[in-house]
Amino acid sequence: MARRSAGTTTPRKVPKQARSARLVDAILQAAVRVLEKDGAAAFTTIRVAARAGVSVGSLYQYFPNKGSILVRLQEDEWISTSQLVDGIFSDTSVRAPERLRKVLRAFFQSECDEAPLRHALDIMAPHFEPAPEVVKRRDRGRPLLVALIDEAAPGLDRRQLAFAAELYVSLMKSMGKQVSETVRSPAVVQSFADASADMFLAYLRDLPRR
Amino acid sequence: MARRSAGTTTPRKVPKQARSARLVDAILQAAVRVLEKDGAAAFTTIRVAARAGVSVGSLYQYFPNKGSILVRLQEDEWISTSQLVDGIFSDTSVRAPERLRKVLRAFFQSECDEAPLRHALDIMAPHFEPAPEVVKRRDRGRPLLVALIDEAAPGLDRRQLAFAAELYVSLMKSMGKQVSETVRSPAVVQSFADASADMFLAYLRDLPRR
DNA sequence: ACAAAATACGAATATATATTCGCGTTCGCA
DNA sequence: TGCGAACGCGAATATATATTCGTATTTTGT
Repeated sequence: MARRSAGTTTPRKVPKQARSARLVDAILQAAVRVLEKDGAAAFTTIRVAARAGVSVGSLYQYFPNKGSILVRLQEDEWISTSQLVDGIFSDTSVRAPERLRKVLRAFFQSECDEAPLRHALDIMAPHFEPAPEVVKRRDRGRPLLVALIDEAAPGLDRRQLAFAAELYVSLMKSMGKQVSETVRSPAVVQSFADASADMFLAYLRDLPRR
Repeated sequence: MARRSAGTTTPRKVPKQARSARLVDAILQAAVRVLEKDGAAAFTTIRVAARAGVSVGSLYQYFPNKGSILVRLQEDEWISTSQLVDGIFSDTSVRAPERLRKVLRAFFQSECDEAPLRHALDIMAPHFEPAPEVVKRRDRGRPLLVALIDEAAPGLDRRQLAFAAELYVSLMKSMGKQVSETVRSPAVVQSFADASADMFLAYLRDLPRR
């Protein structure tokens, strides 16, 4: 398991020349390829270095340990995902219920598109901890989501809105993962996204108002 | 990773005397305790044997490899869970929609009650493969679920019923896991179970009939 | 009570893999 | 052109842990 020098995530050395910057890039790309094609079990520092065409020693010049590579990959995933979601949520030219639906569609689709990488990252999750900054980012969009739900289902009180937002996030994350695990055609993925949206919107509609 | 003698799940030797039967039992119980209290990373054969008060050698007398211990534990989990679910589904004294709701409540609750063990098993999942017999069992209850949905929401065609059943199972599994991962109070767990039931039932209600 | 079978033991073995370190090479710059 | 810093290398090291195997102990049937 090798938790010896774990904890640190910051590189022990920052690339200053062009070649080392390229090297870091090559390592990250190789790491993705290894996870996608060989799976989590084959994710060893030597293998990643070999795929990148560099030596292990060079890898350790810029990554303090194996986990820090995974942290970088997960950060990138989360950032691109939250940009995707925020982009749709912020598109005011679309009515609120449709935005909630579109996010589920896009999210499920993106989960499935990158299923091998994300699944491998999930398996490796116990071997590293996400950067605290990224965890914070996840809550950034919460007010926007609450406003969206309020617009889609007017008349709910604060408590109901908060719970509905939590429910939506849980539904998105959990069903997204579930769908991406069982390999499916894009059409089926869309069916599940639409069904999830239908369920959630119907739930909002039936919520009691006073 | 040590995949050498992997594959086999059946014990290399069957306990014939009382003491060895007790030993096997002690190992299984110790395995659960290790997973619950020390987590997946600490699940080593030596540690399990020590917790059971026996030696590694004895462990390997009845388990061909580490994974086979996990297989046994997961089998037990799945069996008890499917008994729980089938029990509620088969209770004809309760109306169909309520049965669908009760299963979600019971399932979420049981997921949370045994969260440490199940979570640890999930983490270890890449290190073993479930027994094929148990995988089959999971589809055993499907006709019952379809009949239940048909009763709860009359007038759906075969295609809609099949999809709704798949949706229900996905919702149960994925939301159950999601809820059990974020530690919560029993009250919040029930809220999510009820919300999930509300969503699903509202979805059934709004489904188009011809 | 005695032999054979079953069981228990745990130090030794085999292996995998994360990480280090000393040395040779290349780059940036005066 | 030359020098110091940055870079790159990969064999060697450290460690963890799954699994085996020869031996000691206990049980069972007679």
